[in-house]
Amino acid sequence: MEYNPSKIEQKWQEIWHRENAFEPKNSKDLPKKYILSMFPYPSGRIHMGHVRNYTISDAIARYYRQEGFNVLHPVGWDSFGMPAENAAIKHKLHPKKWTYENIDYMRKELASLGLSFSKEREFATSDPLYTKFEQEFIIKMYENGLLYEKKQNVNWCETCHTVLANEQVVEGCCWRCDNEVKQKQMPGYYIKITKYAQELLDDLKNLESGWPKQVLTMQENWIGRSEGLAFNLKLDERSLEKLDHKFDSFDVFTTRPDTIYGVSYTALAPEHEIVKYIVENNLLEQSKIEEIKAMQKVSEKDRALADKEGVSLEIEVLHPLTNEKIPVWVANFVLASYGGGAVMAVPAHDQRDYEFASKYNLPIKEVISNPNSNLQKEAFTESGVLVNSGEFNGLKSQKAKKAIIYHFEQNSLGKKEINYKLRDWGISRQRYWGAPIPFVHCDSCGLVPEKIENLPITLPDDVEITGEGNPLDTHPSFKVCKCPKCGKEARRETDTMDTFVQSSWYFLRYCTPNDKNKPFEKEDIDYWMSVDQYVGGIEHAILHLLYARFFTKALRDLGYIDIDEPFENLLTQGMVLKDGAKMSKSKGNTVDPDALISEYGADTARLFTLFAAPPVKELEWNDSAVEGAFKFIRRFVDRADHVNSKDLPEFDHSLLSKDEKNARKKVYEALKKSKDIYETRTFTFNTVIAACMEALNALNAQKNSDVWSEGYYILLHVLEPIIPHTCWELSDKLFDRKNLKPIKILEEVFVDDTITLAITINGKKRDEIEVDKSLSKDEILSLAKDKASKWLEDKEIIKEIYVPNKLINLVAK
RNA sequence: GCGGACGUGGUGAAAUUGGUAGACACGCCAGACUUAGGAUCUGGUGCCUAACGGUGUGAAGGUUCAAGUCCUUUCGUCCGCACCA
Repeated sequence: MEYNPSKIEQKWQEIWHRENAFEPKNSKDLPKKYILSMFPYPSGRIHMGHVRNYTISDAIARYYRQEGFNVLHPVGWDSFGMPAENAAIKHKLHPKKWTYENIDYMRKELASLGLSFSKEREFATSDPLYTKFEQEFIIKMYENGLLYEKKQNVNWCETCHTVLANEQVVEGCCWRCDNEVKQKQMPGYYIKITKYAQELLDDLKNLESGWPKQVLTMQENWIGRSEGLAFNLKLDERSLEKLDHKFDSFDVFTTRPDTIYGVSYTALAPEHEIVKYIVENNLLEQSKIEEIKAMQKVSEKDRALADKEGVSLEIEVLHPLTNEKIPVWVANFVLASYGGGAVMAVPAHDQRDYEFASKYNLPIKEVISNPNSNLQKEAFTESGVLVNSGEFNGLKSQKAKKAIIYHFEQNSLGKKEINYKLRDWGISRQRYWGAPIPFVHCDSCGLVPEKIENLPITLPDDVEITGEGNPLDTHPSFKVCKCPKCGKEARRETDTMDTFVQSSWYFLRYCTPNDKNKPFEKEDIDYWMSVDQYVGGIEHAILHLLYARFFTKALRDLGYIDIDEPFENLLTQGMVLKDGAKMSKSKGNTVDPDALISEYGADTARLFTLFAAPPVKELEWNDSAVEGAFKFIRRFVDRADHVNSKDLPEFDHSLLSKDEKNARKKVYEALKKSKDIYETRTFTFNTVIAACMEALNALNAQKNSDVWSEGYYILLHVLEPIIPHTCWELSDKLFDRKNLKPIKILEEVFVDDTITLAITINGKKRDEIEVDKSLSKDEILSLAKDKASKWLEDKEIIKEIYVPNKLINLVAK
């Protein structure tokens, strides 16, 4: 039979579309699988990363459909976001037009890959209906104390003209354009993700069996829980006066209360209120004031790279246990955003404090004793036995921590505290192409949420995108509105939401995609959620995957749904590389999926992507291997002529020749392997494809047409998730599609009359022996010794090991 | 610095509980068919050696009848976080 990919692919894509072949059934009694790939941003064209992503999830979805599950495998569009505005500026196109045209084009591209998506559940997050429910969530969050507005320092990207969340700042630069991020005081809306810090951390344990360890660790680090002692340092008399009694103390946090007797100075962040007061009121000599001002101007990123430096503030605090006077400094390494912006410094037992103390000749006082400690050279930061620590001397670090915290709590000097690195999620963006934040500013009522019945607040179409400022802010009428509370003239909020808000709940909406009155039906969520298999790139390990986990928990607490975690199993696929580098336009090493499909067909693209590497690993592009994938399909199709039966033939296995038996064995091995990779969720399609190739090679080595028919029946079944067009075409022609349903593994084909054993001497393989399976262990050993006699001359056998079906090991001296 | 993942041929990669290392491909070599072939088919292909044989999973030890797999040490690569008190 001849292989004509473009003809059969077009044919089946049309049939699938016409028959709406992949819509899940309405019945909620069937066992279900929810298979999801991270939805695409409609950038204009799909790339090889998409091909890989969707091919993997499509194969999984198709497998479970064969196995009789009700499968939800939806796709949609993450369609708000900046590229639409950039394109608008560049091509003078409205972002909406650009976005929806891209969606139409990319939908066709995805269809050309033969992806088995649900047709009726597709939506774009920029659809007004989606915005409506999202705005409703935001208002509910506000009403339940999960969202607040606040003016504070934000990450500002000048190139993108917008605020960024902490998660979107990569090494001090914008995650999108790589421009340096500046700090700027601005009002903004924040979602209280920190309220869920502990739950987000604790529930990682429930994901251990289904998520890659790497992702769990990254989330754990990002949440960054640490436990310690928070206490107050009081200023001494002289310092109180110096600061005009405006301050009397400040708070610090430490994870090492056992080192508290080693405090020899304390340090404040340059942004600390006390530092600001000193600078504003010129309470130090001019040169020092200038130095502090210079420090304040340095960005967080540059500070991280700079040497440690500081200025003595010429004030002192009292040590809470010894009452000794301790100098207060301002230091560039103290972060304003963590632990109150102030630290107690223990140079002997903290490397950072040590460097600072060495530079400014501050005392280094040992309070943890350990033979490995060498304070002449560096700080000793591990645990040990307390010395120079008053009543706590002699205690080991672990016990001392508890005892000192207890002492502080008993004497009301401080308390045990848990700190997180996780910050609240700033969702304000000063951009046009996003979901408007549904709030109104009223001079009488302050910040007022829009009424639910007025939602959605939609974007005006008549805007000019210039890249300068927010078009909503300068729009003639968008801002003008009435206060939902008192009815007076008011101003509508012009900030739009971070696009990560949309991707935080889209997987829930697929469960009830078309309801105009509510975001989702509880019954639908109960049935379909959680996602059984989520597939996407590792780059979302923190951003999207953390936000989506949070949103699920928040919507649960708002009464919408009843689940704790959205994604039961997660597969993070590797990148697609060419010439050792990630494919990118700027490097010019991209492969165009459309061109690939028109040259070889979608099935070849799919086969190559799944065969060249296991999904979690990087995939190195290789043109001749693509050619190889194509040739395999062609060879496979060519052999269809050997099939002579419309059904699965029956056999008396014992009457077959050796080659025929071997062919059947290889075929069933492929079937077994296939079940195995889905059930263990390794999804190593490469091994299944290899097993199919072996099976085809083995079929080729014999001529029995019944064996061919059976082999073909099964191989089409195994390969259908991988190369669906080819398999539907042949299955339809040869077997009336009867083989696209579960097939029983016949164990009889794995049993041979004879077994081949390796003969190893002292663990080294020397020979092989084929024996009748009915022979006893002693008979086999004796045959093996004869066969390997050459290796046993002048030697004494001191031990004989027989591993059934595997090998014989003779230990000889 | 902290945390995680991983080191197997020329290349991509296989290898249940420890049990014949390199399956399956790509590439390469040889042959057949052919006007031709970048088509197809057949055979070969870890390294060293003419061969017998030796050797081989980053390195060094260890456990074991037997180690890619388990343990210890070490080197290297990649990724994430990073002055988090």
